[in-house]
Amino acid sequence: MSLTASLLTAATVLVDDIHSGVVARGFTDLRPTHGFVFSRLSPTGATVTEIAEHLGVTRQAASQIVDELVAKGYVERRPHPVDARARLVVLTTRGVRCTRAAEEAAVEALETWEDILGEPRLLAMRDQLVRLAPGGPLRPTR
Amino acid sequence: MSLTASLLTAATVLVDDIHSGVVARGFTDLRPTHGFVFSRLSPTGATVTEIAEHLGVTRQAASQIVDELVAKGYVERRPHPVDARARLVVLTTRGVRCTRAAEEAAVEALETWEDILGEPRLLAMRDQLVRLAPGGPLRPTR
DNA sequence: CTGCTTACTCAAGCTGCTTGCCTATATATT
DNA sequence: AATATATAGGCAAGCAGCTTGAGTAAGCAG
Repeated sequence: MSLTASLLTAATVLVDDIHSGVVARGFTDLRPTHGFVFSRLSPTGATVTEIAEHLGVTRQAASQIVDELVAKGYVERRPHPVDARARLVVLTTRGVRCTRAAEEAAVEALETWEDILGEPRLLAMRDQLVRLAPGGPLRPTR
Repeated sequence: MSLTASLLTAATVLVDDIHSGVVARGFTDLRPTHGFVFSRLSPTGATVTEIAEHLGVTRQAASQIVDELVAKGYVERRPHPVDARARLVVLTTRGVRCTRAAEEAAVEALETWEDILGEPRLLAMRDQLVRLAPGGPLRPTR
């Protein structure tokens, strides 16, 4: 069993588990991608360009995703305080609630792993992964 | 920096690096997905249904991917030796060569990580990931 | 040999992204 | 100040890679 396969599978399982937890908490109209948007938005908001870079997609795609989240009531667009070209995307109350639910779901998902490995090894693994892959999802700046 | 983000980023980086290595070795008409097909095909071949399960997609999608690989000369369909309904997908010479290139690329990609973590820690991490995520890519059977 | 299941494929449709183009604002150059 | 260039964003069209739906051929259980 190769490292590559395990790594990819582990990442997929974790993302899916967290997503399931979010859905189970009542946010059924979201995809995992939306969670990565939320994490970039907390706590001060971000521009569409920043979201695009964070996700590793074009600005147009990020704009579409934001459209979708606006329509569903999770975020809203505000004029940017210092740059009139840009618009600041911020979480609504609903968006904040969903973010909290996602954090709970993440803790819950990781409990399973902690049971298997034990906390020290899990933390060590996290530290090693951080060293290997600095920068957040999805596309590292290289 | 969260475990989830690092894990996903690390997996993405590794897959991308291996893919780049494969492309650099002259196989420019392939996507990462094709690599996962090859790994399932080695060494004895597999049916479309088995490939579909391995990739976590429908049989129709797997069939399309196989079509593509046949057109590009990496695999071929043979009658299944024991089940006349099924067809065995096997690597061509070109497919075998590409698989070797992918293995080289994987080793090369992991060397970077070994330089960062050291071999013992990298091996330990692999073992822990295997414990967390048994079963190959992409969709674990749950 | 009848009924059900499994392996596979063809066709159509959809989702989430891309590329191409455009406007508005900011920033650098002269 | 005037002009040129770069940046933030959005509209529209296109497309890749998947899905669902429907159908054929072969195995299998009674």
